[in-house]
Amino acid sequence: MRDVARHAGVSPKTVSNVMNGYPYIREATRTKVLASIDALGYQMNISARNLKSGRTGIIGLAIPELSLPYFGELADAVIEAADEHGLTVMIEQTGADRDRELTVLNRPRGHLVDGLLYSPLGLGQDDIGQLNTNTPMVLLGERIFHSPVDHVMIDNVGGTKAAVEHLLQLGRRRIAVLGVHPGEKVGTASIRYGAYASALTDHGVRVPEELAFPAGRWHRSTGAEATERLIATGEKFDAILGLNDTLALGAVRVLTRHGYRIPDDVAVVGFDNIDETLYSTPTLTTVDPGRTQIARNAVELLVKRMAGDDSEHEEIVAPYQLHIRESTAG
Amino acid sequence: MRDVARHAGVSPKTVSNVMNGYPYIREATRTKVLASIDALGYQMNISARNLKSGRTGIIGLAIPELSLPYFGELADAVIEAADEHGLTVMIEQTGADRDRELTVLNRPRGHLVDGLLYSPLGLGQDDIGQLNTNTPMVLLGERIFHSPVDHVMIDNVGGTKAAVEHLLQLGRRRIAVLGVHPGEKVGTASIRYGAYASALTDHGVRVPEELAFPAGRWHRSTGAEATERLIATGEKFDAILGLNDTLALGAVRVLTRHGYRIPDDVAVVGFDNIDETLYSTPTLTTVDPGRTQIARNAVELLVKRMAGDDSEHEEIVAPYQLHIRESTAG
DNA sequence: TTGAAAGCGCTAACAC
DNA sequence: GTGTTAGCGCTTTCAA
Repeated sequence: MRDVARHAGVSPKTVSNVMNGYPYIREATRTKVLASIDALGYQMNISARNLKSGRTGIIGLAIPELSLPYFGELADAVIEAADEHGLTVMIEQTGADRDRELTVLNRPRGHLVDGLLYSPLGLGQDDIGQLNTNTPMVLLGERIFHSPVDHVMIDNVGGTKAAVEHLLQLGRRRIAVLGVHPGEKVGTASIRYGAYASALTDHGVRVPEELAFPAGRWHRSTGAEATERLIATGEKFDAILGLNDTLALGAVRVLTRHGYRIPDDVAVVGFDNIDETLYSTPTLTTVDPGRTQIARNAVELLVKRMAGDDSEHEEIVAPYQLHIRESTAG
Repeated sequence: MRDVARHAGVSPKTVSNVMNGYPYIREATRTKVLASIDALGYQMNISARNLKSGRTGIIGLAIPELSLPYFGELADAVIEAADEHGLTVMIEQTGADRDRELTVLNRPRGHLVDGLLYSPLGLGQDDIGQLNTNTPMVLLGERIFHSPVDHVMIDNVGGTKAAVEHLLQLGRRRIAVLGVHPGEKVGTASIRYGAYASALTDHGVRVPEELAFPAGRWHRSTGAEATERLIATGEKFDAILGLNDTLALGAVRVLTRHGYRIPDDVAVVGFDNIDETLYSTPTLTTVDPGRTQIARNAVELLVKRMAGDDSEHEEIVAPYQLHIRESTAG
């Protein structure tokens, strides 16, 4: 910067002003400085500015796995939203394991990020104490009650209930569930399972515990395995609720291979509305959690917090939408 | 850091030494300092270190779109590989548009990244001049000949030829191609299309130009549209080569809807071996470009360059593998 | 093995 | 409108 200043015959401060779009500069000066910047190929050193300002313009996004389509699509949406605020996104993968989630959460970031968007899968009420409140943070997706941080939530309960009620309306009563996490009291798995159970109960249908199949990670492969186990039990079932789309798609694959007709023999529903569900065979009925909306809201909320707003924390629930497709509608 | 030093009764330099694992420190001193760090909840300010050292420990990864499964999976692999070297990854989305790719390439990064992994889709020979050589850079995926930077390449030619030869061995002669970029001389689309054409020619089969269908972005949706156009022409065809998996999966969807049997009427092949191809109906025959390998090699190469190695630039071609699945094998 | 002093490149505060 | 001064938190000499 000194070099640029010398080259343009001005002071470093003037160069700084030009770089930062400070308005009160004579046009001639600005032009001269810009020319020098160009001539010398000067690039501002962001670290230096960060050091001075204490802010980096980077926000963190902690998600389980980028290779899961839902999170890939979410990350895409977050990056776009952040971009509109001039922020850069740094992605951290947590691997969907509670211990690793906590590690990531508490990892010293060395003031590298100004704020954190955090999408926990297995964290819950008991872990609230861990939520380090010295960096601004917004929680994505998960509902943890009474926590001291902002949330932008998927409507897990509403969405799951809508999906289950859709199956009930089709006359299905033996609805299997894939992806439960037995013993887990909080987190997406238990919330969606709880909503499933209460939807059944509300409609006077017994909750068939023999039809709940665990899957730690919500991949196609684990959905496929769970479905194999389901079939192996010999239990009757006329529908499958995958707690997310990839589980459901794994199920579709196994059902097809075993000769089940979808939806005639078995109706299948997922959750997330990933792009793939529009092109699978059959196309998959699923709940759209409002990804783009969530990303937008979350970034805006975080920006507000980073700007120093310390009003009461907010909880925003994005509206869900049930998309009925071939896997339930023939 | 001053506070920690005072608290521990040592100098800042000693604290710095402890933080950086400098070996010649008396055990007692180290313990004392660590205790103080803990007591004060001290976090090193990375910006300050960066300013001094001129390095940030961050590498950039520029890819078209995170929501495309291939790039999600690639990014995942790169993050893991970078992690092993203690590096953090910053993802930039280019949107698979040549102009935006150039913009991203030349965007001033303000010394924020120590190096860049760059996965261009539409860039080619003519753009080599643009390759800013002042940050270490490794190109991913694409082959640009005679460029002055390192490459870790997909074996586009070998992989595509293997796929086409597989179709020829099945007796297919009317092989449609989805995803070509007419007029583009370089980039993945033209390389794969070229390999397809030469595989046909090698086997004495005429290249059916009436069966090449463009698709700018390689999504399921564009693959589906291209297939609709293909069917609408009334041309006969007995196989489809999607220039990537998502295109092929879009095609599968449309073929199925139109009552074509796969592979009996039409065999389908993709490229990338994304997870989804193992679970689609039918499962998709595809070329595995060696994603993990590519990520590993690329990060290692970049680390070497960042360490100042300025030997002749390298070109590494990752070995491909053809996975034959239901979409061609019944 | 540890400490003191200087400076990385920038900006905030204030002077001109 | 523009220049001067000081200091952000760390590491790099060099000295003790």
